Parts: sequence; C-alpha cells; structure tokens
Amino acid sequence: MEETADMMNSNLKLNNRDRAVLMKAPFLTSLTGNSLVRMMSTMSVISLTNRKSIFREGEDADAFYCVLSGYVRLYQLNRDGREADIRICSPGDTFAECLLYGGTKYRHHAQTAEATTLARFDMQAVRDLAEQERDIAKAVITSLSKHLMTTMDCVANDRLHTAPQRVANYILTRCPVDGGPASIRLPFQKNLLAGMLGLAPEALSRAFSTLRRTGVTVRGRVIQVGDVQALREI
Amino acid sequence: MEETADMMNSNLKLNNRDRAVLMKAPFLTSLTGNSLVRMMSTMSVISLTNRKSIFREGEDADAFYCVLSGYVRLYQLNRDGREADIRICSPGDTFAECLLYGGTKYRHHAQTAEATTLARFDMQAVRDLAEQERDIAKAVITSLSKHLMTTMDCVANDRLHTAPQRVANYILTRCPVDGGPASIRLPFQKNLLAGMLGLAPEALSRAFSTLRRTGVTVRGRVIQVGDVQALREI
DNA sequence: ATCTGTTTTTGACATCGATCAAATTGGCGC
DNA sequence: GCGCCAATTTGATCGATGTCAAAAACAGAT
Repeated sequence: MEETADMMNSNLKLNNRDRAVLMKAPFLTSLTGNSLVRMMSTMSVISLTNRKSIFREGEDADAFYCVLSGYVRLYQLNRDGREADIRICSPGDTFAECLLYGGTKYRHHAQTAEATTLARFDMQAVRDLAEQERDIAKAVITSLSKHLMTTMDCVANDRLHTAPQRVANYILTRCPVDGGPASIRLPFQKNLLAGMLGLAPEALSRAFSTLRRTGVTVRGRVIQVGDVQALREI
Repeated sequence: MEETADMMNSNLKLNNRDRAVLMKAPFLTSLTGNSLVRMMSTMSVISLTNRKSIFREGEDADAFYCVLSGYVRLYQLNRDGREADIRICSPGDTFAECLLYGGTKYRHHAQTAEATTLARFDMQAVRDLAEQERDIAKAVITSLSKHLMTTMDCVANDRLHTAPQRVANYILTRCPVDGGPASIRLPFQKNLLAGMLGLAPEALSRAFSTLRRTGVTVRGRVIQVGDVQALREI
C-alpha cells in the first residue's frame, strides 16, 4: 500500500489512544460483545492532513464520522461567500449522525482543522444494525440526545452571552472546580476556539484582553486564571 | 372534576385536530398497532392558558411534551435577569425529549405563549418502551435526528444571516415555491417570531421595514410578498 | 540563532442589533 | 363605534462585534 505524505486515507489498525477515544463515544461506550463487534465491522479509519475536505454541503450522505484525534470544522458559506463555523468537532465528537434518519444529503461542509484521524461509519450499515440490535438503537439514542443537548446549549450560549462571557465559560469548563488560581493549555489554535464560540478571531482576541481585568493571563496557548471564582461572576 | 377558567389541567380525550397533530409527530407517525397503543397509554393531555409555566430550569425532568395547539417558549435568563428565547415550539414540535437519555434535569424554563394544549409523555415509561419495542426506539431516533437537524439549522441561521435575511427565510418557508406574488398570515404574535429568529421584537419590526424595499408589505399578521424570487436574493 | 510563513493581536472603522422611551396601532369586549 | 389594554412601531442612542489592514508574536525549518 502506498501513501503520500499529503493525504493518507487508509484502513489501518487503530492505535491505542484513538481506540480509547472511540470506545468512549456515546454510541459505542455502552455496547458489548456481539453488538460492539458488528458496529466496529462497519467502521473504517481515515487519516487526513490539515485542511482536507471530508464532505461538502449537498453531497449524498453515505457515512457519519467520529473524530479520534485532531479537529473538524463544520461550516457553511453565507451569501458573500464567507465561511461561518457551525461547529468544531473535537476528539470523541460525532458528526453527521443526525442524517441516520433525518435526511440523505450533508447539510454543511466538513474539513479538517489539523492532522486528523476519523472513524467512518457506513450510514446504511448502522441503520440496519440499529433496527436489529436493541442496544445499538439505545446507543444511537443516547448519542443523539447528548448531541442535541450540546447543540441547544450552543444556541443558548450564542443568544445569551457576550464574547467575554463565552470565553470565561469555556475556560471554566476546563478549570478545577474550586475557586483558586488555575492554568490551562488550549489544545488547539485560537482560530478554532473562535469558531466554537461563534466569534471572529479578532473578537476572541479582544475578549481575552477584556478578561485580563479579571485576572486572566494569556501567553500563547497557555491561559492562567488568577481567581476561578472571580471568572464565574463575569 | 372541577376546572377553573384560568388553568385547566386535565386528562380529557383529544379533539380531532389535536389528535391529527399528535399522530404526525415524528416519534409517533411511524408507529402502528400495539406500539402505538402502548405509547399513547403513557400520555396525558394538558391544557394551559397563556403564560403558564410548564417547567423550570433545574427541576427534575419526569416528562417530555409535544405541542398539540398553541405555542411554547423555551428560554433562559441571562446574568441581568433578562429572558432570552432559546426555542419557540409550534404544534407538532416536541421538547425536552433530549432528556430521555441525556440528563435528569430540565435545562430551560418552559412556558406557554398562548392558550396551549400539550401531550405529556412520562419519561421513564417511554424509556422502558423504547427498550422493549424496536419500532418505538426507531421512532425516537427519527424524532431526535430531526430535532437535532433543526437545532443545527438554528445555529447556522444565527451565525450566518442578518435580521432581514432571517425574516426573508422565514417568509420563504411558508410561501409557494414559484416566483410570483404571495400572501401569508402569521399564525402567532410577532413577539414569538422574534424569539424564533433570535431577535428582539424591535429588531424584527425593523427587519420588516427593511424588507419593504424588496416588496414586502406587512399589515397586522398579514404579510404580502410582491415577488417571492426577489426575496430569495436578499 | 535566523529566516519565513502563519497566527494572533491591535487599531480604526462600519454595521448590526439591543435597549429604553414614547408614539402608534391593533384587537377585543362592551 | 368606543374605550382600553396589549402589541407593535418608531426614534434615539449605545454597545458589541464584524471587517479590513497592518503590526507583532510565534512556530517550524534550516
């Protein structure tokens, strides 16, 4: 088998880290034995370098995906041809699974935002499995429920919070629960964080500088929080 | 049985129109025979007048609902105590069903936005049914899939379009497909439309007046469109 | 360590939409 | 038709965020 450095697209065995991520995905984590084996047999692994298209809006949807490592950007074009991110998928996130029973064509563009490994599930195969195996159906329900909740949270976040509040929320979700100082490291470019929060990169940058008054220091990807409790008040 | 005029909360038989709406809900429409009967047996009908609370954020989630007639507003409070609509549910819409497997507490406030009739489904009963009956599980999957798709559309709409564009989109979804003139009647107050589109009422009003230049006339709840095709270009 | 291309930040500005208050319209019961 | 309350529109203003351009910081390769 031959691969170019530019675009690997293979069916290799999973490495351990990717396997662990996959097994924690909500539509697999509850499966055991035969169901798990059958589900895994509909899957293939795909590795892509940065900025590769996974699918385009309007194409026939024949698979959904789970991010194993790297990041995926789901976006649409507005009337002026500008891209707006709808969702940034991190390791463990599933995308396009709403098309299992919801439609036949992809509704957004999907492209990698880093070197990325994906698990690809054949839509029709999973559909068939879900009808045969109760626990697979249940796992799909769990996955869709969770995804729907986070998407509703996204709407609420967009409509309810200003840019500094969204950034503060994001930081808080990765901070220890108690109130003292903390330090976290962004796992990706600020570009992507902006997309997650529905902000332009410049707006994210300004939100960070607003948060300096609340004791947040940013150096590269490292974010230091003077007082976690103070951040909650924002 | 005694009822006040202010707040009926009863278990009456469905009238024909409500029954038709219910049967078209995605988690019922594919069911037949025994599954349908069992599903219906977990249901009760609730009628409420305008502005009655259905549940509050943080309460234990023991039921999900389908709107049969009227409208329901899902909203949250921001830090200043101002309400922001997350979703407006119309007849046929289901809400809080993402908690079937996604969590145990309601995540928003829900209140009626008109005199409203609801079908109430006991969460635990439906959970049990979905595990027993394949077609019920499948119906739940379909329902969640559809709901997830519309919620992602909502995010996309919020992030991609300006107020006049959102209003134009809304109008177009209820217009005949061809390009000529058309006239539609809003089925609810503009208040609610604003909430659906993620706008303040004033912003909706101004969007309408912007659209006058594109041949849109608004008189009360009646919207007349001079040229449907022109509206698509906005 | 230096170079180079990319990412991020900053500045200046335009735009959009929220907010508050006031005027107007509309709906509905009488 | 009238009166009244609620919904909607309008005006004025403000704040937040997008946009474009340029500077600065950063990361990776040499």
